[in-house]
Amino acid sequence: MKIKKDIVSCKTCVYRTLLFGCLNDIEYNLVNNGRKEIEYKRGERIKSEGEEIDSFLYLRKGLVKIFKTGNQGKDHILSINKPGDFISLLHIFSNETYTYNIEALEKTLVCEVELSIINYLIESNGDFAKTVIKRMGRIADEIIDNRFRQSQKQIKGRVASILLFFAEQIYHSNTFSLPVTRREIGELISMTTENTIRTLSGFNNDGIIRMEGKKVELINVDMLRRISENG
Amino acid sequence: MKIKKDIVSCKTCVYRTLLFGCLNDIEYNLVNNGRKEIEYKRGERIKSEGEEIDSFLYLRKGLVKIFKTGNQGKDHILSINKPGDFISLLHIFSNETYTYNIEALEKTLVCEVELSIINYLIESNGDFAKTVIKRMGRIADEIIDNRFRQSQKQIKGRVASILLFFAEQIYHSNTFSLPVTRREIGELISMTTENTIRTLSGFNNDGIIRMEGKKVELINVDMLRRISENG
DNA sequence: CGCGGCTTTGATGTTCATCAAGTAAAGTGG
DNA sequence: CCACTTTACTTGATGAACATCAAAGCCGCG
Repeated sequence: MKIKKDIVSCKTCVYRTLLFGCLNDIEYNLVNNGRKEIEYKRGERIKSEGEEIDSFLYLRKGLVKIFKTGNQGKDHILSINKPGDFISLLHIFSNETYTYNIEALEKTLVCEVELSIINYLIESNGDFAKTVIKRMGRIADEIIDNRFRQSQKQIKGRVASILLFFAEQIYHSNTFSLPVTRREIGELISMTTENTIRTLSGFNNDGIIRMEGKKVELINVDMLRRISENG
Repeated sequence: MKIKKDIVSCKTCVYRTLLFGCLNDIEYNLVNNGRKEIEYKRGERIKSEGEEIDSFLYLRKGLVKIFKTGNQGKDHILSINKPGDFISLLHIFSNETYTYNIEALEKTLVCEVELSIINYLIESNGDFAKTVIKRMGRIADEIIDNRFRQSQKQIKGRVASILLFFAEQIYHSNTFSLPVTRREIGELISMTTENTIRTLSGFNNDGIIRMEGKKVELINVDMLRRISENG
């Protein structure tokens, strides 16, 4: 990791409106002065379970996975997050320490704002408080909904939905390079690596996707969508 | 359902401190005047998916289940809630309509506060906003953590953990009467009714619990805890 | 260049869903 | 209150979905 200097002002940040749109100039400066930009390489750990929560994080560039380590050492990925996401929002106000891990899946730029400043803004700016509450609710809803939908599918549906997730939510293209290993896809859908690979190979053989190493091209998106929705 | 008259003041409510502890007299009166107490019988629907969200709910007495209906008409229970719980807190600020159902498992008293009042308080009282955010975070954490832990267990561990949940969280006793059907236990642990029953019968035959109809007595709590944690 | 992690395929076994069938309990309408 | 219907509960048999174990090729990296 590398702490950046000469960082740009929050005022010109593209993600400003997502959360900080309702701040006045004085409040902006508070945030601006109380923040750091930190760069992480692929594979670097950003936060770990048990680590103290003393800042509010959001993703400026890159891609991260949020995951928990289970009993037998197996990881479960809760979500994959992209620029603009608030990767700590869920429980920084209710917990003293992180209950999950965050790791960079590629070169990633994280913006870290001191928690005390965010807390001050919530207390003093009602609009800001409401914005935070809304976003928190949406994040929680998404995780719960996702896991609910996934739990109703079997492996083909889960793999299909992950492929669509990368194409539609992350890369906005039917051709992309997987940012995760096969094992991580398994951790994302709660299946073993072997069966995840078997399913991907199946899609490949059936001509639904074309796959070589990390490179993936979705050929029959309609079919993928049907598989994702019906089982 | 039955709307109650002659309701007591919020000021004397045992659950006051959970959320409304930081309000002044004027704010109290706002909440007090903008609320209704509604009584539901066992099996009555309190809120349904798609219904408009226009109030903030919390449970005064009784027991409810929060659940979603899946593709093949199968319900999945997200949580069972007890008095003092805020049964709408997760997404009333981020959604226009409910995305889940709430149903009474026994005679239940729900306190309904107009959403506009809660919104006003968040904007005008920073302490209140922080309290709401903290509780929201904790509720989301709990649901996510629970589902994570359950997903790592197989059926015996899941059934054991539900029995411990009722004993420890709801009834504070090793002897209790199940407030749910066998099917609902299945919906709570994402297993079929048949296998849920088989597992309960197994515990009964092994002398870990004593069970007759809805009556349950936990005999070997240590064993249940081990089963819940290790499998 | 050799080691460890990733990927792949095959064979086998376990866990759980599904189907079936019957009993018990709980509502429902005359 | 009783006949009737529905829902809950239970056990057994079978099969499907997935985990696990094993083995081998591949690739990147120190």
